[in-house]
Amino acid sequence: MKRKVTLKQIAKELDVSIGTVSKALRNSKEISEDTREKIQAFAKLYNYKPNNIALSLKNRKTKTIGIIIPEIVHHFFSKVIMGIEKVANKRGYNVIVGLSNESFDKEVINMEMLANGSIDGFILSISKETLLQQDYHHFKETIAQGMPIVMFDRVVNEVNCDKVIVDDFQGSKNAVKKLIANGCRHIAIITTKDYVSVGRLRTQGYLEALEEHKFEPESGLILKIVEELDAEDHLEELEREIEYLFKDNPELDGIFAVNELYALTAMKVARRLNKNIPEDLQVIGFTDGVLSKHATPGLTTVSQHALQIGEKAAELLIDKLEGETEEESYQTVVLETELIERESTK
Amino acid sequence: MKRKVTLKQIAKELDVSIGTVSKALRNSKEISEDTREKIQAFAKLYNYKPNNIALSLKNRKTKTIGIIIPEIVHHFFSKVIMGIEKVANKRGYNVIVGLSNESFDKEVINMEMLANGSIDGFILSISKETLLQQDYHHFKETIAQGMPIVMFDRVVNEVNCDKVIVDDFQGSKNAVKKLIANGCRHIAIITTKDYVSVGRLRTQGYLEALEEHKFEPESGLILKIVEELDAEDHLEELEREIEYLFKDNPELDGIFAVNELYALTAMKVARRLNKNIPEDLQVIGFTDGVLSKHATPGLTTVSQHALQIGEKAAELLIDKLEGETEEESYQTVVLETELIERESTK
DNA sequence: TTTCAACACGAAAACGTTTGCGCAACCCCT
DNA sequence: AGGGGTTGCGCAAACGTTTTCGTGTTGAAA
Repeated sequence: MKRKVTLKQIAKELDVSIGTVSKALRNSKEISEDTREKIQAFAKLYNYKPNNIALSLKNRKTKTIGIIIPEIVHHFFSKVIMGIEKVANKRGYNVIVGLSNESFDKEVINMEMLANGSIDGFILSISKETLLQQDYHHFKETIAQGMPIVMFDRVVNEVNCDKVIVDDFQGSKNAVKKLIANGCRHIAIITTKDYVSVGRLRTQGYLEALEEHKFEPESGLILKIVEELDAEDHLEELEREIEYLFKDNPELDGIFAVNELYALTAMKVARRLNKNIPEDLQVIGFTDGVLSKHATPGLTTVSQHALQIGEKAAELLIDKLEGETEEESYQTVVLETELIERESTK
Repeated sequence: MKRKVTLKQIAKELDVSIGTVSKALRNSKEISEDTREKIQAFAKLYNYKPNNIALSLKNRKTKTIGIIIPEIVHHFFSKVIMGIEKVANKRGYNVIVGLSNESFDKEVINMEMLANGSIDGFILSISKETLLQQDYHHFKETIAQGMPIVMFDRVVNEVNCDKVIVDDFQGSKNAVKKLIANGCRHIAIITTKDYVSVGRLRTQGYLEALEEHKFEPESGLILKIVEELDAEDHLEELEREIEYLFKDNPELDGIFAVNELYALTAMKVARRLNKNIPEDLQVIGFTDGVLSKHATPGLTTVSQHALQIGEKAAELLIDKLEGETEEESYQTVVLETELIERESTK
């Protein structure tokens, strides 16, 4: 087992100094062509590659981006990672991933673990627990120590940093307007509790669309799901709540759900209640994942362009990392959503 | 903006040597209680945390695991990552992710980038292109340099290392036997080309099950999909091929598909052809992802326990990293699959 | 008063790089 | 032959740690 070769070993073998080897390999013209070629040949033979850790220590930068997300088994988040990885790779960066599992403590611990030299900057989406507790000191301290952060999707006004979001409000509004244009008169929304910023914004979009068309918002048509735990584990409960929604509102003919799962579950319950989609009931979801695409009927949905979110976030971060200027100016990039029409609407 | 504080700064501030500070913080009894307390108080005040990079350089280990996978927007792979991250975190390791995008070159580049000191070991699943070219030199060289590798799911005999796989053969066999037990007499398989090891094994399981029941395998019932590109982008082509399968085999009453997408598409085509599931046609897929769970009808599927795969792989790797013994003994852990029955079978 | 252990701390090496600077050796010109 | 400019290379510092070893001071025992 031949361990990785270092400058020192090459130097000893060729009877020159370490510095000479380094310069020769970096094609410094301080070194004669003779020795340069000799050293380069030797290095190639032994497949020399500089040690990243040593370089990181010397340069005080790791060329690595830290990503902290609430969960990874999730189409949206994994697609964002894919976008980040894509531009990070292109620009010579690696990507290190930490999962918060929607927990405040894990978010803090993960960030502390990475903030001590392992990475140059963060790209993250805030955990639900953090949003609920509204404790953002770990973000602020990280930024204060000179480590840039780019937030995406679940962002928060209290923290001053670059952000990449989609226009949740407008996207939702457009979706609901689409339902209205398609003839729906009794439209419900299935959303989350308000502390999740995106849930709140989407609910506002829904209300605004109704208002614009002089529809009276009814509290009975607004279903806010508590998400104490992973929704996947509480499907029956979700189904029951949606069933009540249908039973309480027999005239219901349109549903806007703030995520795929809610939308799919709504369709499932509707089918059980012998409602035809899209004839009796039209459904629109949010987030264009695999579920929407392969559901039957295909789910009309508001696409968030997760890939672009990741790409943009990575670009913002790397630009900041490599920019000379120390100026503190932060931008919030808002990406437009897109309504992808499938069979769940007319 | 107060940058991170170092030992040197503390030392200067308190007018002691760097070594003293280090020892005091590590509670060495070489240092008097007085100075120890003084230094610890000061360190706490300035929130001193040792620099990971410097530690990595000194200790020659990074406490970081490199993961290379073909894609991340994929229920199976992201769930494996989740499993890896879980035990990695518990044991004090971080996780750095590289994507090969099923490309040989990207796989090589990613590995080279990480192998130069950034990580202590790899957990990976081989890209399709690599499997096709059967060029495994990058794995072998990495191992030869003393960096351990654990492979999962897509593994290969030619490389000597720890492996974690599911019993694809047995899982498939059981699935097909289930179809037979349920009364199917004309069972097709939708699989990949043979160079994908898991595809080949699953096909073998299918054949074995038929043979055990004295069914004559028919080549017309074996549909091998070419996967030059991402299947998601070639859905229509996939649908067409499956449609031919149905048309050519009117008596078809059972389908075993080696992944979720093939199974779902088969169901979709069947529905279009007015076949009822599970009355006229029973379908079983492989990989228990979100699609199977939320499809209509729910897809009976062979679960791979992705989470456990990740956990086991991480345990194997970290055990090897922290084991004193230099012994070269590799194990292949085979996890059992599980048939999850839903509505697509009787 | 001398001797010696215990104590408390500093110096320095090491991990693997890069790079500014110093310094010989050589050549050329006067 | 002496001065000045090039050429080619080595030295050493620096990044932030940890740890071994050395050393000066103290106090007590002889």
